[in-house]
Amino acid sequence: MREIQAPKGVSEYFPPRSQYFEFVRETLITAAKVSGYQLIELPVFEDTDLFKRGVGESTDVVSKEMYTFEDRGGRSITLRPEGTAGVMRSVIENNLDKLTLPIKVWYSGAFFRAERPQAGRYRQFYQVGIEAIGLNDPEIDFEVIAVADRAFKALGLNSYRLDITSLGDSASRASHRKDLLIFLDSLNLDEATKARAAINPLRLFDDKREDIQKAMAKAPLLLDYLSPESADNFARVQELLTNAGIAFTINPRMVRGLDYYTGTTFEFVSDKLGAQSGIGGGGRYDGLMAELGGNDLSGIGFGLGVDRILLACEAEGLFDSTEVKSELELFVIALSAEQKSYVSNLVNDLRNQGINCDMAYGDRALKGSMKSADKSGARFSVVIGSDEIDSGNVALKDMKTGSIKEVRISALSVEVKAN
RNA sequence: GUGGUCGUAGCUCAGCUGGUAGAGCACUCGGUUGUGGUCCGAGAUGUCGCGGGUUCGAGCCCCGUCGAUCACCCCA
Repeated sequence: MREIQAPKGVSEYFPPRSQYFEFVRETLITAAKVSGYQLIELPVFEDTDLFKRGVGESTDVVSKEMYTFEDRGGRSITLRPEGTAGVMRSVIENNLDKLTLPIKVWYSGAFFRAERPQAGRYRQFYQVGIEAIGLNDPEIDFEVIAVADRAFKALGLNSYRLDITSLGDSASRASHRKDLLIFLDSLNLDEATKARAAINPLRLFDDKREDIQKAMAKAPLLLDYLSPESADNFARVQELLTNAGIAFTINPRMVRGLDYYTGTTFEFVSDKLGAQSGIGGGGRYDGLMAELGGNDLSGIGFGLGVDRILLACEAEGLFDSTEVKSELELFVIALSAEQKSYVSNLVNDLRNQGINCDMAYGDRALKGSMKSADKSGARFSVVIGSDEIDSGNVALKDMKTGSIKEVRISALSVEVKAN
């Protein structure tokens, strides 16, 4: 019989590395919370049409990377490939846009794309994202970018950069597109490249081949076609970033893969990763809500890739410490089998009193039990034999210093909490 | 989806021109009666990713397959 293995391309986090995954995710979430974002928890599967209309049928994500299936009621269901569309759907459906604006929410969870796996590119991946909806104001563009940057700095990341650009409003994009298509027509492109250009001509800007790069050097840039308002907005965002000391690079050749982006658009890129180096990105989306049948509100948000950020942190050596991170405060050991049930009861009582504790299981010799105590990462340990039960006194051992303190068993919880 | 590389104990890997497997770390036990992290000793562990083929004989060769990885593509 064949051994069952995990589906292709999924990432799994288990001890001890899971603690770092958790730390990264919680740090990202904290950055959102402290800026006034509130949790929105959504289904991981949605009506397929939500993504077709929201993300855009011409995108690679929708056209060839979605996990789509028919449910038992004959509905077409898709595992969410990104977070923004679902948030919009929920905002519209639950009338959140009728309340005070802007709506500021954060989310965290798994997303799915059927791509060829690679380090940092998984078929089930994790994102933390925020959305600020209902306000088209450079201040909030700045805020969103600053939340991400603060999160990265809180993690201790150094080797990353922020690329920003503006995709302008629809008029800006239309006039640029016209000129760009004329320009591309003048190039001698192969069929595959032509096909890519037909779907989204901007794609050619980040083609990695040298000859294409060279040819595109003379291509008209969207930034030069911005309407006065778009240009003003973009200038203001830059000013705010500069004042806040957030370094950025204007990258007019940046391309985003989802159709809904407009205006301010940004990407965080780690230079410690390989080809999958984008650790987060986002931007403004003007027409998305209206497209999905809601009010015509603008919004801006980002998605941060937890898997990749974890890889980046590891690549920067932020988690090199061999120290065990543990929530445990106390580890209790029964000297012999006779004290097992006593210890079991004691640990249960201590847990009821809010002490994080664990005990030695099985019939190991004291030496083995002490090893377990050591590995558990608990701050204190206690050995209980018949003497301790008779006298009611135990030797509370500090596992770091090795020092021992005589304590009443009844005072264990107080003593542990005090230290 | 396209192309390249790789797949041996829990982990990192070694295995000479084909003769049915080893190291380090980790793990378990012990170093005389009740205290871990150092040191010393002993021990357990693998259908050599899976399936087929060539061969007297394959971890080493061939084909397929699954998976990982690198680049393209795409993006978090």
